[in-house]
Amino acid sequence: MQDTLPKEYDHHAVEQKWRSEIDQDIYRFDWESNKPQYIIDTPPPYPTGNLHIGNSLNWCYIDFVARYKRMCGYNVMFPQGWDCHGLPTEVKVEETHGITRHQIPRAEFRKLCMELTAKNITTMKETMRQLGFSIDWNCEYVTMDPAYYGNTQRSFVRMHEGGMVYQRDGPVNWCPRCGTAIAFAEVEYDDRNTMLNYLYFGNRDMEIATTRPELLAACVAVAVHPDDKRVSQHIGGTVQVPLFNYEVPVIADAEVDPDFGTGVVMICTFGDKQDVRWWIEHNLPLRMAIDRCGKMTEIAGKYEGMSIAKCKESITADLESAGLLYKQEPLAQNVGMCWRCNTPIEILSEKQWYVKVDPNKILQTANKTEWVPPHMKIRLENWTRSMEWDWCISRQRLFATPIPVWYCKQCGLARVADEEWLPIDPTATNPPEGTTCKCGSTEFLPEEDVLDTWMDSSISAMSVSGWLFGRSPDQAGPTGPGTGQNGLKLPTQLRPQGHDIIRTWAFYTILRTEALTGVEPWETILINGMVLGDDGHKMSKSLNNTVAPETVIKQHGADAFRQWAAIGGSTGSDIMFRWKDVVAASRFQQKMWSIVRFTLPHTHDAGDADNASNTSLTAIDRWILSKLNTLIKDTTDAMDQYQFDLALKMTRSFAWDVLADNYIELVKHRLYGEPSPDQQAARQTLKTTIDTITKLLAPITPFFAEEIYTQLHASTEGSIHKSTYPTANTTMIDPDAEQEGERIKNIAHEIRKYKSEHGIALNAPLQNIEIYTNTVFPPSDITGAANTPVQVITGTPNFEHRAVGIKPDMKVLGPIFRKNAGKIIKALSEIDPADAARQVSAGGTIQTEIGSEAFKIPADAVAIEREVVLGGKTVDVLEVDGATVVITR
RNA sequence: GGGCCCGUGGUCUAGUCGGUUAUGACAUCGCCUUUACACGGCGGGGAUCAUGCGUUCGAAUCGCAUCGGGCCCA
Repeated sequence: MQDTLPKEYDHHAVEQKWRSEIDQDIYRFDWESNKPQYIIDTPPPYPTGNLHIGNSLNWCYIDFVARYKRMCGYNVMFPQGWDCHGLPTEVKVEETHGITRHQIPRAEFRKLCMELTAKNITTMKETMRQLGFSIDWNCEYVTMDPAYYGNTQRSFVRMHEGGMVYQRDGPVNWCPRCGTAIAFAEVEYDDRNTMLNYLYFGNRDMEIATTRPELLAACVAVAVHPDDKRVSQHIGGTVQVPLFNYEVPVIADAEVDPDFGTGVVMICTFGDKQDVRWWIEHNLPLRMAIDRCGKMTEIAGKYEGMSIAKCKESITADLESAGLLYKQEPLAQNVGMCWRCNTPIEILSEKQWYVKVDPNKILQTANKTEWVPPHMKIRLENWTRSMEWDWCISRQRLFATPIPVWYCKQCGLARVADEEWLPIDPTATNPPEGTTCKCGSTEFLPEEDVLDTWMDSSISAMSVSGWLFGRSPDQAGPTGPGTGQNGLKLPTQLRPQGHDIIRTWAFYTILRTEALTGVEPWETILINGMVLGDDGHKMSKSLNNTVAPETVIKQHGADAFRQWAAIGGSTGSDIMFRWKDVVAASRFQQKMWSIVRFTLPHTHDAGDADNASNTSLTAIDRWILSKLNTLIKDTTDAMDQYQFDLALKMTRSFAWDVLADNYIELVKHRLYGEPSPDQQAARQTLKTTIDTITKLLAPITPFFAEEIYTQLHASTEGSIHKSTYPTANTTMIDPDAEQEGERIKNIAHEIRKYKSEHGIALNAPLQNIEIYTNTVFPPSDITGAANTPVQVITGTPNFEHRAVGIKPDMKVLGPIFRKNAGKIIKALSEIDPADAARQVSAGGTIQTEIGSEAFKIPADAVAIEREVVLGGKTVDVLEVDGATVVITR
C-alpha cells in the first residue's frame, strides 16, 4: 500500500490497467449453476464497423444490470450477437469492389460479404472492450455462421410443419431498384408532391381522379360510395377504361371518400394497400402492369418495357391529346419507400414465403412480459393491430440465410428440408440420395430466395437460452436448473432494446418464440430512448451532430461516459448527449479520488464499522452510518427498477455532500490526534462508508471502482466485481441518531456560514461557543470543526424569546377548515404573534373571529416564529434545530 | 392524418395519484489557498412551473382546450 495516491485521478492509466487485467471468469454464465439465472437477450447489432453512441447507451444499460445482478448473486448471461445478413453489407461490397452481385458467382459474393462483416465485428468489439462491458465472450453468436443460420432454418422447417410458414401468390411490397420483396417494417414514408389527374372513363360518362394514370392497364374495377347520388346509376354496370378500351365493373364500397377528387376511384392491382383490400373483398381479377424491375408489362400494350415514370409521362400525354384528361391539380402525397434506397415501392403479386401473423396471440404473449416503461407496450399494440397481411419472409438477395427448400423438376412441388439436413444451402447441395417427390421424380431445383434478416435475429431469445449455447453433447438442449419443457431456459429475464425496433425485433421475437416454444421470450423488456445531439435532435450523420464514443473515452475515459449514460436522463426517455455531463462525471471521480487520497492513510488498519454494538461510535458516526444504510436501500430499489439515473445521483450526492462536505470536516480533528476509541470509530466509519459507496458505483464505473477498492483493501479482497452488492443493515438505520447528527451537522454548518458572512477565515478560532439544548451531546465534533472551545449546556439561555410571526401548516389546517382555510390564513397574518404565542402556551389553541364566526385553531396547525433578544450582551445567537448557539467573537 | 411522450431560473433537469419557502447540475456574481480536492469550499442573485379555462380551501401536480417540441407510424 502506498502512503499517498497521486493528486490527480488518471483515468487513462487506470482504465488501461484494468482492461488488461480483466478476469473473464467473473463474467461466465454457468449452465449448471444453482444460483438464480439471469439471462439477458441482448441486441445483436448490425456490423457496420461503428458502435455508435446509441448502441453504447443501450449496452451501458445492459452492463449496469448485468454487473448489478452478478453482485446480487445471480448467474448472469451477457451474450453478444452479431446480426450479419442484409442489404447494407451487400451494397457496401458492391461499392468497395466496383461490382454488382450478379457479376460474380453467388458463393464468391457471399464470401466477400462475410469477410467485410468479420472485419467490422473486430472494430466494434474493440469499442466494447474500451467501454468495459462485462460480456461473456463464450456466448458470442454470429448469424452468418452455419451453427446459427442452421437454427434459423430449423425454425423455418418447424414453423412450416406447424402450418405457420407457407408459400403463396399474393401482394407483396416490392422495391424495383433492389429487386426484392420487403416487409412492412422495411417501408418508410415520405411526403412527396404529385399530380391528381382527372380523367373521363367510358363514353365520357364517368369522371375519375387518379394519381397513377400509368396503372390504367392494371385497372380491374371502378368504385363509388354507395350513397353517392351523382353516380348511383352506374353501380352494378360496367365502364370502359380509356386508351385500353376494356370493360371493368362499377362497384359500391363505403370506403370510398366521396369528397376526394370526383368521388370515383379506379382500383388497380396494385396501386396501394387500399387496392389490395378491395381486390380481396370484391374478389377482383389480377392485372399486373409492372414487373419486378419496375418496367411495364405486356398488358400495358404500346407502353410495354417503359419505366414507370416514362409510362406515366406518355399515358398522360396520350390522354391529353385524346381529350380524356380534363384537369390536373397538385397533391401532397405520402409515398412508401424502400428503407434502404428511398425508391418508391410497388405492390406486386408474387409467389413468396410468409409467416402467419396472429395479432391476438402476439398481444396475449406481449402481456406476459413486463414493459419498462409501460407505455411502450402501446406501440407494439398499435403496430400489431395495423398488420394488413402476413409477414413476407422471402428476399431476392444473396447474403442471407438460404431458404432450405427445393422444387420438384417434374411437378414443381416444394420439398422442405428435413431437420437433419441442416444447415444447408440448397443452391449448393441437392437433397440427399433417395429423396423422392410425391410424383416419383428424384430431380429437384433449388429455391434461390433467402430469408429476411429478422428471421435470424427473432430467434435470439431461443438461441441464447439453449438452442445455440449450452447444449449437452447429445444436442438435446441445455441442462441445469431453469430448463423448461421446451428444453430451453425460457423465458429469459431481460430484453433490452431501443423503442425504434419495437415493431420489428420485439414484435418478431414475440411472434417466433411463442410459435416455436409456446412461451414468452422475456420476463421483462427494458426500452431505452434514442440519443439526441446537443441541439435536441436525434443524432444523425446528416444533421452533423454525432459524437463517437471513442472520442469521449479518449478525453474523459469510459467511466465518465458510462456515468453520462446512467445520469443523462431517466431510463426509457430519449436523452441528450452533453459534454458537460461527462465533465461533471469526471469531476466527481476526481472528488471521490481526493476523498480516498485523504482517507487512505487513516483507514489502512481500520476494521469495519457495520457492527451496531460498537459503542465508541459518536453521534456523527451513527448519523452517517444511518444515512448510508438508507442510501443502500434506496439505490437497491432504484437499480431494481432500472432507474440508473436515480441510483447514481443519490450515490454521488451522498459522497459529495454528506461524506466530503460534512462528515469528513466534522471528524478531521479526531483523525489527527493521538490514538483513541474516538479515532478508531472515525477510521472504521470512513472505511465502511467509502467501501460501500465504491460498491454502489461498481456497476456504473467498473474501472474506477476497481481501482479504489484495490487501494482501500490493499489488494487483499480480489476484484470488486466478485464482491456482493451492499445490503442495508436496518439496525443501523436510526431516526434519532440521524436527527441528532443532523443537528450537529447543521450547527457546524451555521457556524461556518457565520464565519463566512463575518469575513472570518473558516479555520480561525472564535473566543467561545455555548450551545443550549434539551439533550446533551459531546461537543468535540463541533469543537474540531469550528476550531473553538465549545460548551454544551442543558436548558435554554436566559434570553427573552419574542414571537414575531405565525406560519400556517396547510397540511393540518387545510383539511380541518376546508373552505374557510383561506380566510383563516388571512386572519392569522393579522393577529399579534405575541398574543397567539400566549394563547398557545395557555390553552393549546388560538381563537380568532372572522366576521361573526369564531374559530379555534389547534396549536399543531401553526408554527410560531420566534426571535431571541439579547439583553444587551455582546454575543451573536444562532438558532439551529431547537438548539441555541451563542457565539462570543 | 393517427398514436405515444414532453414543455419547470440563461441551459439541462428533479418533483407529476394536490399541501409551508419548487430539486439539483452547468452557467453567473461575491468571499475564501482551510494539515484530501481551486476539477475545491462558503454564500448570493436568478422560475408568472408553455398559455387559457375549469375542479378544489389549496394546482407544477387533476380535467378540458390552445400553442410549441420530439419520437413512432399511416
